[in-house]
Amino acid sequence: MPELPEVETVRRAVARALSGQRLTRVHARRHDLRVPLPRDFARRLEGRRVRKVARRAKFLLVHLDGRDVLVAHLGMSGRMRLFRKPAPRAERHDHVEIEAGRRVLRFNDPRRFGLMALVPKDKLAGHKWFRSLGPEPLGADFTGRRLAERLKGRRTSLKAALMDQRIVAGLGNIYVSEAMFRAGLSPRRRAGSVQGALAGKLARAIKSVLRAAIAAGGSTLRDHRRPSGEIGYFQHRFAVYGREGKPCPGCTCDIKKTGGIKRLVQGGRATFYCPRKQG
DNA sequence: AACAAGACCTGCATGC
DNA sequence: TGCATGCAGGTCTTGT
Repeated sequence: MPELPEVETVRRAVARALSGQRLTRVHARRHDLRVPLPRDFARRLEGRRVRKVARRAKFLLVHLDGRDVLVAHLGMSGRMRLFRKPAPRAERHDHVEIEAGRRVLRFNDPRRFGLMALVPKDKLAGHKWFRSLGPEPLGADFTGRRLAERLKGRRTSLKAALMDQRIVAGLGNIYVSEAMFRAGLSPRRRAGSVQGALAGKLARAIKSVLRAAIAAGGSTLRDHRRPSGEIGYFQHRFAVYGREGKPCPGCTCDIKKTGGIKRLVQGGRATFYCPRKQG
């Protein structure tokens, strides 16, 4: 489910609730997540104080005093929910519960593609999850030039390249389609051919769609909820994603003649695009 | 090295 | 209604 804007929405809520708090009680209801939780997971967290809550790509990083960083990934169906004590009864697929003062944070993940892990601070940068990640698209150093460098020589499709976390970190199926639409680039185009001004246009499109989505609280299709339980609203602003056969925004052509937005499958994943605007 | 395809796990929408 | 099927926003591994 969650791509960069959804994880960022979660990060902000968790940061507000937990920054400066001490973790008073940690309970793992099941240990067999995608990456099995260590036996001493709870013990290593209890008593630690939260320094800051950060994000890298789609990973949430809870920096603590002491040795470890709590790393979380929401996979496809993961959710973080925040409650005030007394928290309601735990639900099915609530795998981990963390109490901090009068707050309770619960990690719920039906499909168990998500993970929680403890990584020692000094091992974080070199860890396999982080060492080969591409640039943060909302960072100041993510420019057209930087993107062009990373796409150069790639013979795969632009769609597949933008899904690759080593090229740009944090995009997923939804925002890749939306960004290519904003940039007017075909998903089938050879990735390495996007250079110069086109790469600049694409970098700006990626930034603009991510910023707009974060401002809307992310997109709620099935799974994503903000930790407060509120939904996100960006799904109402999709130009192409999930809109096969519908007109794209600002389109003046006759939908009966053009067929509207097209869906195609690339690498087993659906891609949505407007053939007229994304030649 | 780059790339494609399959695996992982569960829930839900769809169609019969 | 019940059942089978296919599909879902991500990442990792394997094989070419």
